[in-house]
Amino acid sequence: MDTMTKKKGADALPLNRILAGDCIEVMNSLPEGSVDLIFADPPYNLQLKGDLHRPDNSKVDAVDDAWDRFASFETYDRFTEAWLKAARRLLKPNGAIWVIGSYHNIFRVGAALQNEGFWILNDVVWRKSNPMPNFRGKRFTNAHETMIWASRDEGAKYTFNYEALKSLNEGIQMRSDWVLPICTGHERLKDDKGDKAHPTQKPEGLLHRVLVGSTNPGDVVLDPFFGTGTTGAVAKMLGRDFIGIERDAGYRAVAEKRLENIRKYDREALQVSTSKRAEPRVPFGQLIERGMLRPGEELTSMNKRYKVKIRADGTLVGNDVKGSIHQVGAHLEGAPSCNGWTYWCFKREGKTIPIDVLRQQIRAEMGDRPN
Amino acid sequence: MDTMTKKKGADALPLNRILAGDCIEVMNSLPEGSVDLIFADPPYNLQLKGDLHRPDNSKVDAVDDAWDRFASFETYDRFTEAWLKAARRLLKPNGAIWVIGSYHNIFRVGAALQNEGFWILNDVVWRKSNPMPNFRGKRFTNAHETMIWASRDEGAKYTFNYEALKSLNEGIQMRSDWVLPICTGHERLKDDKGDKAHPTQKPEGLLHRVLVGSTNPGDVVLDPFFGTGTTGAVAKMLGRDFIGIERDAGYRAVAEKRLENIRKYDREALQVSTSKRAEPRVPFGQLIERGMLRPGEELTSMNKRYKVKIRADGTLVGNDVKGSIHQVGAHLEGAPSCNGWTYWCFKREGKTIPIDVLRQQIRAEMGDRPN
DNA sequence: GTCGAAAATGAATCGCAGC
DNA sequence: CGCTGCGATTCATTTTCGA
Repeated sequence: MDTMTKKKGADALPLNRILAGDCIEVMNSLPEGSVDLIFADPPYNLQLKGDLHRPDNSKVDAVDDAWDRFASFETYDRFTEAWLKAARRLLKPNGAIWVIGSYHNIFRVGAALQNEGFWILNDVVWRKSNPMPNFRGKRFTNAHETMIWASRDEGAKYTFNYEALKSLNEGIQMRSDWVLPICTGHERLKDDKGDKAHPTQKPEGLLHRVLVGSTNPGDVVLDPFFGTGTTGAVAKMLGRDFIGIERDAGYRAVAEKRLENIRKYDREALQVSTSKRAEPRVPFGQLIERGMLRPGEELTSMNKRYKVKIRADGTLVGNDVKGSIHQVGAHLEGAPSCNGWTYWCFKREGKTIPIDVLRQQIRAEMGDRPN
Repeated sequence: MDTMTKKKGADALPLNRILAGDCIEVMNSLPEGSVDLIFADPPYNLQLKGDLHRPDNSKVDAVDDAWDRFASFETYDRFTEAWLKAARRLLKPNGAIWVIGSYHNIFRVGAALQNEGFWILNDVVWRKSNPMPNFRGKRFTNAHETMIWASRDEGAKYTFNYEALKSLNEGIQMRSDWVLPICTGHERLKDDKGDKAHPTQKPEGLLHRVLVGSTNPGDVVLDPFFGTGTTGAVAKMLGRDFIGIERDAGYRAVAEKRLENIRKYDREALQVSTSKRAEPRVPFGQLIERGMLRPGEELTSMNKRYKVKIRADGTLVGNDVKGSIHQVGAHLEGAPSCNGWTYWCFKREGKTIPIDVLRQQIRAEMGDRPN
């Protein structure tokens, strides 16, 4: 994966590079609808009264506290709206975004996401296994951060690698609370003086789960607050293209150096478990055409309550019903729907076997078993 | 603790009673600055569309009550602002509030809290030990809800019983993520027909921790969305006074009956909440996310007969098999099952080490167990 | 009555290709 | 765009049912 662009000329998309500058300006200079996923770790410098520009030069006193508070939130909300608008413009129609934050800013970010038209899919809690304790004993140990996962629009066909995430979790579907350690040890980048290079460097494990779960190899991942480049590093390892935006030259330098040393995992390692949905559709009629089942042969329901006969056109008949394997199953069970493949069984040498076994045989013969 | 009032005459504060009516109107009729703590479980504005069926075709009993439906985000925001204003007026200067919600509403509620002048102290995550799964495999299991804890003002001397919470947590500082089961079994209130009396009854364990941590005996606790009265029940057990507001006569009736049977400080009932702790499950995928093992790296079987490769989703591949560490081990050995943790080894500096060593490292780091 | 199997259930924004 | 119909999808617990 080298530095490159997708498309040439004015609409060129700079890939696997760190772009310098203010993220809103840079995002607005990139072609719209070109990014699959955005991961954003925005700053949350709320309540920094010195940063605020008051419209008049009025004196700050106790009476103005409410105004200051309001002005501070107001400023932050305008900033949030601006970068979210720019981010949304860059997303493909089926693109999605992740934003991470703490209670200082995440509620404002979440509300802004909804106001801008994003559709929240989950909020995910990063539960830190080794958080900093609360030394003063005046509050709960701040042991988590919150991430919001949202699609560009309601109804978008967002990417969700359900089976891969289930595999990562040893066969149980992934929950909205993730237990992962904070970034320490050799993973934590240091500057020349041996101090941490960035105050809020995110662990690669967090990005690994985000990118395995919500992107595919070859996707374009944008991080508008790139920092020291965790998003880029994990994207590179996983064979995704990245675009980083960072205005601080010091962070950019650290990130550049970091990315040089990252190697992509080999092709086989990047293969992940896929869902049945991705496998080719096999019409039931093919089992008859191929002679695996014969017209006139009997099928039995999984619960052994019903028997039906196969007709030459691949429909079933019996119990005063006719129709597809799914329609007849649903009707007999009084259910709104039914997966006929797992509902109906045939007999061979005294054994009762689900017809789905035959479908799997055909798919195996087709060769492109994705799993 | 009997039904009574604090102060006499016009400013009387009705204690340990359920007040009927709209919570905003009722709150505005009560004397200002008279309440120590507010616990609020407002409507979530779930915005559900069609029906949802489980894989076994049974229908999920969704929250489709009229009280949870709002015309728009704007309508919901106006409602939130109004009840928060009324709530804040009732609080004593050093009072505090808890609000619980999900991603549908919590970001709007959190932003509104900040806008109204509340000062957020923590967001606390209720991690459900037995949440409803995601039936369609399209998102993460919605396994948590979020609570926001805020003082009336910045700088308020709010109540926080640090040591009591530490004791509740077996001597370890209480974190911002709480693992508790959802409300089921005997605790779940039923109506005459045996159906759940309220669709969103909260577990007493949750309120127990909230009230032990942020109130003292004799404090006045207000719940403006009283429902079937979990807040009142736990307040009564713990020797706090409560004020409930509920507009639905059916819920009020259930709550009245429930509260009659509650006795203050039932030692036995409190001990039920201390549950046994199992060793936390560590999915194999975490070793990859944490960088302890790399996708593409080779594992060798304990008997050195087989070698396999690790994939990015934590599955193994090799010898024409794919699957979890347990599945692949069992298949290669022709055994019905296999403990992959002790079967597979990795190499470091020439040494062959069982992967279980890495799992033990993670468990040691977790220290404060997640369950 | 007892034990094991089967059913029930919980704050849920829960398809999608092909015509 | 909307409609039709295939067919993919669940975890922890409690409660009920049946032998």
